[in-house]
Amino acid sequence: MLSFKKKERLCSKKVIDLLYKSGSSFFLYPFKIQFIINPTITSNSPIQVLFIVPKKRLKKAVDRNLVKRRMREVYRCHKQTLLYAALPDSNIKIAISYLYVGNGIESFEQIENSIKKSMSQLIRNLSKPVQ
RNA sequence: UUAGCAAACAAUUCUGUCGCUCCGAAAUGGAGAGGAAAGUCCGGGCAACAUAGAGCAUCUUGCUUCCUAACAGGAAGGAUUCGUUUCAAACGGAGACAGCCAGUGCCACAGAAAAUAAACCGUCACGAUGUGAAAUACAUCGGGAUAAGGGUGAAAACGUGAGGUAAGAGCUCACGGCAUCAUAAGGUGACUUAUGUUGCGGUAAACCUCAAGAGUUGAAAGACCAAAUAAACCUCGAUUACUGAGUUGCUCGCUCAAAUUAUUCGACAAAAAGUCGAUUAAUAUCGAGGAGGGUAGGUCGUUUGAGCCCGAUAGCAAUGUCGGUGCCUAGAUAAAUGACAGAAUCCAUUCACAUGGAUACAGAACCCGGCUUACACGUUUGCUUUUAUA
RNA sequence: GCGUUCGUAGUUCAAUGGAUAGAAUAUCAGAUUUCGGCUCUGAGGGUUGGGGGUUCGAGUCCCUCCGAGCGCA
Repeated sequence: MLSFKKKERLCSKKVIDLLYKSGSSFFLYPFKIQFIINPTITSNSPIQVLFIVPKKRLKKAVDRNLVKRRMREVYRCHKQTLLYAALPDSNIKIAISYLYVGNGIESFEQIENSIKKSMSQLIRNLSKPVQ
């Protein structure tokens, strides 16, 4: 299951507003990760993800596209083993946003390491409030 | 041969694995960023609204002819101007290149004067007074004439010579410069040449005049479907007469009663708030507009088009016309092109093996035609330049 | 996607096409004070966002590029 279809991406404006209004977050360079557990999300996928690269950090559209594509590619390759297999409850619905806060273009390896770490930290944060 | 500048071309290719978006019933199927996709500086298509016609205002354009759907774009040409060679002319480049003989305004400082010319110095004769033997001499004063000369300035009343005059002056004449107008010849035309006439500061990227053009708003336009809210509020118009009960087979009509809101009056109360009673008015439906609230989904518009390729043909060219069993070549909607591996080609380092990299500028958002700006390596052309040789 | 406004000293703002771009405040130096503040005197600080054009002359007029803001769902 290495696919990454539309239903796994976060598109609804209402959910995005809710996420930034009442979601919890943590930093892990070069990302700020914001997430919320909300059972009202109507989607088949347990997790919906949003990738953001702000225009303030990277002025050129080409650079923003490159960073977004690297983030998507890393997420696609590692989500199955690190996220989906480690979920505490099968019926849980989670919305996540990855906000890029680095200056300049980070290498593929740097992004790969950071996203891997962030996934395991996310799972730890999820299991705490459930208990 | 070294380096730089400008212009043009070009903008790596192929295969596999795992993914993404679209097409497709599905497949081991097919398609998938640019020369500028950028800036949004112009022009058009398309859509909605407005619109009898004309004028004013505002904005834009401004040598000519042609091309084009259209343009502030392009092609060819004209005059002007700059550079080079050369002084006949040739080659290359540049520009918003209509009109200050319609009117108004402005021209700092300096300078006598910056625009109906003007009299500060100077020049000139005349008059008066004085000096003097006297004079056509000298000095002072007066009201005049004059535009030749005057360390200015970006710019000084067209330039040179002669005549003329008291001194002078385009005042007159000759030659020359520029411009308006008229006529003739050539050219589709801008314009050129010749003759005559009139005239001689600059500035329109100052207001303005003339000619030509422009309705406004932009795909967040607009059309449809679904969902949601309110059967509510305010204003206007039309139709009508209301909520409940009774009467009637039913409707209209008639009778009775209650509620809410507002107006006025009275009672209770120190006052206010409030309570009670009486009186008058309103309460509905449809349509239009306003303000506010709700929704935050989908389909179309939307990618077959002023389209691309090849050939013929008209034209100096921009470009047009005709033909083809020719081709279909991104279409997302918080937004798709990525990662890995291999090969060819190119670049950097190195004697080589080999290692590293494929990069510059930069990412479609309704679609086209231009313009402008950015751009690594490489190739070609032109100009400047370094070194070497002759 | 479309429209629109702006860019001047470190900061906030002026300047009709005309001499070396001005004011307040901030900075620095001096005076005053035992010291500091307040006050007084003086000084420095400008690619008028970049480039080109029109003009005798441009912060101002025109073109182009860069940057910033605002509005339209």
